Amino acid sequence: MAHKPLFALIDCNNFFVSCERLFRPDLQERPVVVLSSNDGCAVSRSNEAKALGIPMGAPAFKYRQLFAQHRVTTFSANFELYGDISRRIVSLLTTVTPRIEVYSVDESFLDLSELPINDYAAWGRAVRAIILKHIGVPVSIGIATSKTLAKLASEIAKRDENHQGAYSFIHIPPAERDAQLESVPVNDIWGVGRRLAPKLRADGIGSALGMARMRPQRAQQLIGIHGRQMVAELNGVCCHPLARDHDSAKSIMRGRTFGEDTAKQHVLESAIATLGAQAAFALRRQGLLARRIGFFANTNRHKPGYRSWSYEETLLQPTADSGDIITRLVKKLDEVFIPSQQYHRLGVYLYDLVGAEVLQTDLLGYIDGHAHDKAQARMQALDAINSKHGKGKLYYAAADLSSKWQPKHHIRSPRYVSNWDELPVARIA
DNA sequence: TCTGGGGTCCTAGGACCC
DNA sequence: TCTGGGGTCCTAGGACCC
Repeated sequence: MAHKPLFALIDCNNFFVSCERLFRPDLQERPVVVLSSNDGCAVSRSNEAKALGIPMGAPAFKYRQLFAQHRVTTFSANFELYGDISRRIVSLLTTVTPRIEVYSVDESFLDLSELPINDYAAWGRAVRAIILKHIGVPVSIGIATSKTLAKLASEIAKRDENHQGAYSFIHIPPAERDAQLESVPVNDIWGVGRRLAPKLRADGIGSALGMARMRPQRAQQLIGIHGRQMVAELNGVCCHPLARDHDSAKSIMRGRTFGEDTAKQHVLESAIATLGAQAAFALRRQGLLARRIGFFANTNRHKPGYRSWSYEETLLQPTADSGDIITRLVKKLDEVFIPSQQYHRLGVYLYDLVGAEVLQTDLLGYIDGHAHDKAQARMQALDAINSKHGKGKLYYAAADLSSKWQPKHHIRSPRYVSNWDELPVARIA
């Protein structure tokens, strides 16, 4: 018999900051901010930093004075560390139930429909305590019959300390449920962003309750099919089942904002070579080939005269060969490069990914099997050397590593758990 | 001076084919 | 000279997510 859908969302609080605090217990209850690459803007803030009025995405240069004034500790993002902590949490959750969807680095959905639980909020608090004890990261847990409501429940759990980190919409009196939904602004609903929120408000919809009571036809008119689904989900009707067995990636992108803007073609070439090699490596690691490749470049979007360009091409023969990808994109850059622009950011895209094992010799003979085998052997050798001697030891000559386009990380914390040279050291006196 | 990076999905127009 | 519709692919861009 099929069980009625039931989800728990496990959402890590201020995840990057919480990871940094694991190794810096002195920073508990202190304002802490993690900055994006180039130390550009705030991507994670402790509650104390939020209380100082530092918004998500706050540009660091505008807040330097505030940081100094309130002795805010800042870190450059350390994604290797966060990825490692994330995997540990997932591994712990898997012992709770194998029916888990890893939604992002700091969020997972669990399918509770087949677990024998009576008091869901109490169950949530218990799971929260286990994660806190074994990993040390505080989480918020929301439980409901749809993912959208589970997300809202976790927000409610986070917002109101009385819930002790877990809130459930199951067996809740309608009046309480409505009051909770009424308290959530429409822009905090999963799927409502900066464009849809004003549209909904103009239609008189200001809260999650307003949206839950919307006519589905009207929601569809305003937002499309997603609108209709959002209304259903807010009423507890599941439209998005647990996604298990993660589908393989549909696209891979590697992009970088330059350390400083540039008008030089060779700098863009070098960025394409480095990012192309990184993207192709990720492709091979996942056992995939790309049928379309491309790149984009843009000027600084915060400066007047902002422009962006993107180019892509479809290949006759799917590839995972770094050299092949880099050569094609650098050639394309040569055709389309516009001098006298101040380039700020560039990225390499790989799309239309197919499993490497499905590559078959094309009937028309486009695919040269021998050449493919040779390219594959070359890439295996490249990856083997880089995995043995360290990332980026062997690279394409076009990737000029000395150049100043490399991003800056002034204040990254040590890679405590992902680099032998940066392990934490305990001294016994 | 200094404002992130990595994804997914959808739309829409034009080319091209039948 | 005037006249079509449906389907798919390609390309570009937008909206949203964390």
